[in-house]
Amino acid sequence: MPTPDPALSVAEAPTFRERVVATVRAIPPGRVATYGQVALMAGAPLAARQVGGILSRLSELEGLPWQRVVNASGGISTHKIGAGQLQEALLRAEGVEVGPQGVDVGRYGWRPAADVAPRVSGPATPVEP
DNA sequence: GGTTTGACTTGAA
DNA sequence: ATTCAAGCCAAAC
Repeated sequence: MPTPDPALSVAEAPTFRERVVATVRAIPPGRVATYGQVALMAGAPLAARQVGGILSRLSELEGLPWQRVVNASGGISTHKIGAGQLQEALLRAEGVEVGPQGVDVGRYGWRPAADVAPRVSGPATPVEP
């Protein structure tokens, strides 16, 4: 079966760490996911912390859209380690508005289901300004 | 091996 | 609204 992504798929990844990476890679540009959401998709619903821990130590962040991961409130958790400015810049470069409180999760939050099966009637993903 | 840690989350004071 | 505490889980020491 066709694996659209060149990278390892979430299901294929044997370790939690790799599943996290695969999940983050699956976040579409211009959208953000929370640590808890990533943890859930990676198979460990309550390991939100570990997600951040893993990303912080990954050296191969190049090519990984780690910037699309924010905390449950939409805040930029990387300010804690000094990468906040960088993350905000990267997000803005994708068209995500970053305010003083972070990003609007309701607006930019990733909805995997919406990507796969957009509803027939009703507003499409209101991501554009 | 066990212990410590953390880019979190949630609920209560 | 803001601050405090406890819980949780995989990786690093």
